[in-house]
Amino acid sequence: MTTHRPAPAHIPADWPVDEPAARAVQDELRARTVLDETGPAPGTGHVTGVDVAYDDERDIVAAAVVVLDAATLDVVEEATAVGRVAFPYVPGLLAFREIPAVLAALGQLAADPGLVVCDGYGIAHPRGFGLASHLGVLTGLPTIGVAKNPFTFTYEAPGAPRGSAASLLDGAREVGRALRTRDDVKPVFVSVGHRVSLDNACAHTLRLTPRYRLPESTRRADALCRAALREATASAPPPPGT
DNA sequence: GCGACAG
DNA sequence: ATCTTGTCGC
Repeated sequence: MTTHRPAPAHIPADWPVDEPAARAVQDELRARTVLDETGPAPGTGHVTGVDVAYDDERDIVAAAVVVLDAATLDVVEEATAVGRVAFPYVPGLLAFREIPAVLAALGQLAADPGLVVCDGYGIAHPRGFGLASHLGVLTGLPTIGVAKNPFTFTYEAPGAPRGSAASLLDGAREVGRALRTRDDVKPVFVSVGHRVSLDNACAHTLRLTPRYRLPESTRRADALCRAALREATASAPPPPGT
């Protein structure tokens, strides 16, 4: 297993600077989302977790990607990237906040990422183009989104046993699934990102949750990006007003 | 117009 | 996301 030094995450010169511009980018890229592929078979190849942590006071963002062996869930490779926050948090525009740092971290990898698991949504999104779909279109990689909250969507409670699922609904349209990954514990919300079917996305999510509610991939990436943020924060100028 | 809203 | 102590449970 190899780890890298944090890579510098640069904000592209043409990155949208306001909300209307960002929405226009989503409306433009949405057409490139591929939804007619099944995606990699669960338990084969690699599965990569992605997560990002912030210090908005110091304007620092840290992203982490962790490549796991899909069969054993052992860590194959890790990478991080640190940079300036690229966009404020706006519901529906999360991708513009996270993607530059995530791309920088992904670019450090020697291993094939395989299936990329994002913390958030794919096509379950106000304009049908959430973080997971956006990252998938930009990289060409198969992606799914596993979120902790239902966002603006509705769902009927899935059965109590792990593995139970219910449709995540945007009105009457199924945009994802509320999937129970642990007995009697709040479900996670799975949606397709790019080049993966919903059934397969749920199957992968279950394989990634043998012990905890959240996928092992995102748990690993979460711990790593927080550690990277702590380091970056430690050797940074104090927040304004201090 | 008001409230809700992935992370 | 982040701010934060103790506490219930396996």
